[in-house]
Amino acid sequence: MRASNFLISTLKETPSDAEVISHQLMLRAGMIRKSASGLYSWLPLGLKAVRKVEKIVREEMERASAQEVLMPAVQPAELWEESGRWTEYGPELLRLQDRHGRDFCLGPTHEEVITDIVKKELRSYKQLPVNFYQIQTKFRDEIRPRFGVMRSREFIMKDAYSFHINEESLKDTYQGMFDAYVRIFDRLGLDYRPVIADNGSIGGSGSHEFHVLASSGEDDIAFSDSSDYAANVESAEALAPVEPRAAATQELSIIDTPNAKTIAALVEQFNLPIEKTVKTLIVEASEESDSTLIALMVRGDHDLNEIKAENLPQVKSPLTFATDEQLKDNIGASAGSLGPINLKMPILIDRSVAQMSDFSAGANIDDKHYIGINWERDLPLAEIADLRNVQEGDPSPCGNGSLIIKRGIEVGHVFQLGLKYSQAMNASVLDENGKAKNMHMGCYGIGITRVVAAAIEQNFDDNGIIWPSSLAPFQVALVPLNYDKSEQVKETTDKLYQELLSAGVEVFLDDRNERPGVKFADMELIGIPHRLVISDRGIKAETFEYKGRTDEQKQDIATQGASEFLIEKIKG
RNA sequence: CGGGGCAUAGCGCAGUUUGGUAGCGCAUCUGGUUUGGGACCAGAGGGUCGUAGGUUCGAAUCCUGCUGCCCCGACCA
Repeated sequence: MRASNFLISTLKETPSDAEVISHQLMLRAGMIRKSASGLYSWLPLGLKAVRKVEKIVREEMERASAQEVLMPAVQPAELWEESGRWTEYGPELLRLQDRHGRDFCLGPTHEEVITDIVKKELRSYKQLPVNFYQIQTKFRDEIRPRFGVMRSREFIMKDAYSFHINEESLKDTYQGMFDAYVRIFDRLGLDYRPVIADNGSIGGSGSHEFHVLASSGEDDIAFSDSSDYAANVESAEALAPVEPRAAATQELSIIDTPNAKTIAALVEQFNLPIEKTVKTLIVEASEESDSTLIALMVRGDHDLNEIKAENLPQVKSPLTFATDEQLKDNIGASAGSLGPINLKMPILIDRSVAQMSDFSAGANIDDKHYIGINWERDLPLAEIADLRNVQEGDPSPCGNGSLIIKRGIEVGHVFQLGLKYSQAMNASVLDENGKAKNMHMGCYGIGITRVVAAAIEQNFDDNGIIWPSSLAPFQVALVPLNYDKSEQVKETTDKLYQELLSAGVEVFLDDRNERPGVKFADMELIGIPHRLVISDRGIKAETFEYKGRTDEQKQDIATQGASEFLIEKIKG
């Protein structure tokens, strides 16, 4: 490709609304342009990177025996009503009507459509297992799009759905897809980790996320410092402290705490160790509970894990905190003075709370707290559950070492869905006994456009993007100096360009009539891995100047055999 | 959804406090000089100052409504 036929639309200055480095560089390099909040156009350069990701993903999907399909982006409401998600999904689902007033949505995901197809097309267990994938535009009306294409509303995703006669077959394909994902992210050259993820209300053991490690990531990942255990903090188990509960040493007493509405204030004003305080959070109970509200208690220095909480059968999902009116009506005290003593509702306590002694908590009377509370002496021990987020330094749930927390960008997710959709939509095949059986399902996603951003987030320097070879829009930049004045530079460059093209090298010829500095800066910003400078001076000495994008030093190479040299470099 | 901020040329910004008819840098176009790290000189084009209304002799500037964008929060007991 010649620069004269290709849109190079680089910016010297960083647009002020771009916050993370990948967004800034994608704008500056002319990869993307914004149309509206969370909606981006991909310019030629950016699209090339997208296509690179897609190609690798396609190859590995085919290798894993998945078949490519293409489903509509606009989906009928009936399918979503059938699965129950028309009402469940919430405002992220962009709904629209056609001219007849019929309801549709822009697909945020395609379980409904694929399940509908499969239930209509497949009859027999002999046709299973099957695995279909597509690479397609999704739309999610995100509450807050940000970070450019990292969290946009419209994005390109590879999604795959597998169907099975039993759980064993599902697990088999799940492992196959897991392995395919490992291959994909290896080939993309990213620093990533598969991590154990929340499987929501579906249960089972089957869900992993693939995270690219980057400080700008929106997820916290917990790693063991001495094994390969890694889990999303949302789903990392918080173990009970090893030390048994200490014996009570203090009397239970009630104190006035008029200005202590928060744990921090309580700790500060009364000089209490924060590990001796508990937070009491009142949430709505599930329908199977006798009570309308339920109390959740975690240690003062711990954070409630909402996912763990709402996965508990006693707790309403989605997690809904009690309003101030509900607190007043049911307890008679407001948030800031709540605690377990004399609380007329079910209580769930975190494992670490169960181990506490001589602790303090609100008295359920405004502006009063109890101190010196002890389980079994002052009140019966409440029901124990894992309710909190793990913290750095906690023992690893795998039993080896302690946890380190790092940030990650979720670029892939593999998930054993089980029977959720096949039951709701009655997708079945006949088994070997001629009986209808709902199919087990798995789903597997990769955020294609997010991968592009994540790759940049992990590979850049002061001069711009440093593409991993697998994603680079071009492998080689030819930078001739004085291309339109010097006949010998032009001839030499054109000849080399043709040679590389015939060898199948993705080569970019910067034939613009720009000064050298401009070309160098642009090629570096765009992140082309290999650069060759062709100049009169070099030709006279029978050399070209080569520099790899991350090389410290330039080097002169012989004009003879320059293409071979470059091809070797590209191979790495 | 709650809180905060912003909206002036393609991009980055000044001008708004104190009302007087719009400016700077980059980019673009023309001519010339330059050509190994984001050149220089001369000239040119480009703005209903987000939008609708109000106040005023006069509004980018003051007031009101609306829209868009950005940030923070949505963990509070």
